[in-house]
Amino acid sequence: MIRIREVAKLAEVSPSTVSRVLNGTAKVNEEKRQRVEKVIKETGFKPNEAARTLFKKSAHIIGVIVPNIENPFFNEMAKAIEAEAYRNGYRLTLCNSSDNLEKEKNNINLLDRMNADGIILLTNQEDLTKEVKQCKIPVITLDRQVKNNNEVACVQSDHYGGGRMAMEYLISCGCKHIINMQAPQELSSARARYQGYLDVCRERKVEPCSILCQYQYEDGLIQTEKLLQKYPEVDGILAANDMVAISVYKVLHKHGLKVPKDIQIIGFDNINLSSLMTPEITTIAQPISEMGTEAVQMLLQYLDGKEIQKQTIFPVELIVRETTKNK
Amino acid sequence: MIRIREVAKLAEVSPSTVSRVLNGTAKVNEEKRQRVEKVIKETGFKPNEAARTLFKKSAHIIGVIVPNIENPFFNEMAKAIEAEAYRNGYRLTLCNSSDNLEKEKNNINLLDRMNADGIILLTNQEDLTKEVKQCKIPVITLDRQVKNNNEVACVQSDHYGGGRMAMEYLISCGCKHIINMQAPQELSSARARYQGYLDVCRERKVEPCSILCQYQYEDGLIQTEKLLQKYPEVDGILAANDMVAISVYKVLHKHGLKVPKDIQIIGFDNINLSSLMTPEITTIAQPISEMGTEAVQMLLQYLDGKEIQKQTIFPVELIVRETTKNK
DNA sequence: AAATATCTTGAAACGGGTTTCAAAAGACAA
DNA sequence: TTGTCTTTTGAAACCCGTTTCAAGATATTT
Repeated sequence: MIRIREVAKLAEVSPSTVSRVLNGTAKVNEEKRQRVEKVIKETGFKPNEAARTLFKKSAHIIGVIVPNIENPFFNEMAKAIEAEAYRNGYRLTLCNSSDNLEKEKNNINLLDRMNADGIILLTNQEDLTKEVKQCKIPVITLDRQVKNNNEVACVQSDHYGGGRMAMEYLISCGCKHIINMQAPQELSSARARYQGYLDVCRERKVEPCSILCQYQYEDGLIQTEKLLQKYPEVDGILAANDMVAISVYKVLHKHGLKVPKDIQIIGFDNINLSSLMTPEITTIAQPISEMGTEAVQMLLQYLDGKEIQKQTIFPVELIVRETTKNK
Repeated sequence: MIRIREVAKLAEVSPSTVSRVLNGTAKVNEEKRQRVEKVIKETGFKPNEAARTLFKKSAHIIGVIVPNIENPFFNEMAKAIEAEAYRNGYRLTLCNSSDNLEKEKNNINLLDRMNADGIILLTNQEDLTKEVKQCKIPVITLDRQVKNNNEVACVQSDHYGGGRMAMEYLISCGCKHIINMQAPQELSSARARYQGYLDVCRERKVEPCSILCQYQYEDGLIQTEKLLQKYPEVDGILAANDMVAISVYKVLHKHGLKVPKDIQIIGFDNINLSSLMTPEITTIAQPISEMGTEAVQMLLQYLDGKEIQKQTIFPVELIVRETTKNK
């Protein structure tokens, strides 16, 4: 591999000068600059990032940790994050924690050791305070909060409001027997949403009725079957999210139930797929891209030494489509 | 930040000894080892990866470049790659080229400069021979081939056979007016598939009839509308891939056309979603996970100094589901 | 023309681990 | 006890860009 020394020798200047040409950190005599650029082009010299990172203590990387690469919600987030990072000259290292706590901790540590400039964490359930505190680099959580810790900056949407909105809408659509698919309560988002649901139940004097369901479509298929067995009178389902709503529809269809005539469904997230489905899914929309973009901007501001707001909550919005009786 | 020197001082040994404890590269007196481990634990020392990478000339990273993070096909690939890499103690840096040639070249260069150990490239269309050749690290292409270049190792599936299979199946299902949605012919996969389709047309004396369509669902929606206008007699559609098949169904449904009664559809890829859809998509399955896993194994074998097979082609398989008249 | 200010440049130090190499320590045999 | 062999250990060199600092070159002022 050709090193900066060789380039310097060939261009008859010092390594310092080559470095200055590469980074534009100081003025260089025009003639020398051209010599250097010529040599770089001819030799195909590529500076070693590890050396640069070592000195600068920054790899110019933003680390993103998602619980599951395969989940469209996280993909849409990741896409927005990547775009915003790229716009600002940062690169992305996307890590998959596979909903596995050990892996998640490993990834946090690793990014820290790599001299990443910051971490955007779409976290799993457990308490990561220790790992986050031990990081020399800033961490921002996105969509989900680190348990028991308001110190860590967090970008999320109004899950409580979303939970309310979904329930109120189903009631207003005439549903009498609504079942709530409750996501694992270790997740702050799931807790908030559930609370919204409960509060509406109380206000409207409806008996709460939930069944647990993971955010993955696989579990959606299983839980919907159980739901139908246990509650044959059901006429409205608050799906854990859009992917689950898709599997709910599939199971209902298999059982010969008509949507929205017999049973109405509302999802959560508004992933792109929800409007591509037939029927299109009525859902509570989170501003996915905006949230991803905001997380990056927050991180960059922090790196810039600016003060940042610790908690940012984005509003959600009801999107009425075809799995409910339009009203 | 605490450095290895500080750890050494606190444990009253030399940095070399600490390094040996960390990496297990040589025997260390039991008592000293324990002192070192104690200090590491107490101080939370994390070795600097940049320094390590600089010396070792390996970041212990596999770079993966995908054309679009949001595409489920690539996500399923990425997931398999990540899993296999993780199993072998490698980390992943996932780059998104956004179907943009400049970005793709940047990503290749960047990974090379970062001392990644290898690149798995799910490439865009253009000729990347130059960038790939200028890399000091090995590159393996996955799913798509680098144009005009059989030197670069490549893992892909039997697109030609898949093209044939899909066409033959639709004919056997009784379709008389089949339209082929032809993906951009810059992609080797698309060319091969098209050739398979053409060969069957010739053999069966069917007039070939294609319309162009990108691999994204957005374009699927647009092209299906055009298709219906241009060919109202259509009764069978070879969708560019499963995502497109989903949008084809959506548009047909909107027009009141029944699938498979009026029009039959076959997709390509067998992404997870294709069986989650209602109706479930009949498709030509690529062994997505196996291909991702194979690409990683190939790379690791190469890094191990072993000889590798330059071209690996996986068989495809017809999966009959609900968008065709089962036969 | 001399003196001062400004700009350009290269040598050397630096970042923080890893490895080599030779010395020191320990084990074993004569 | 001395000599030989093996093992453990630390000092120093190394990986390769970046930056500092002071010297050399050039420009400006008096």
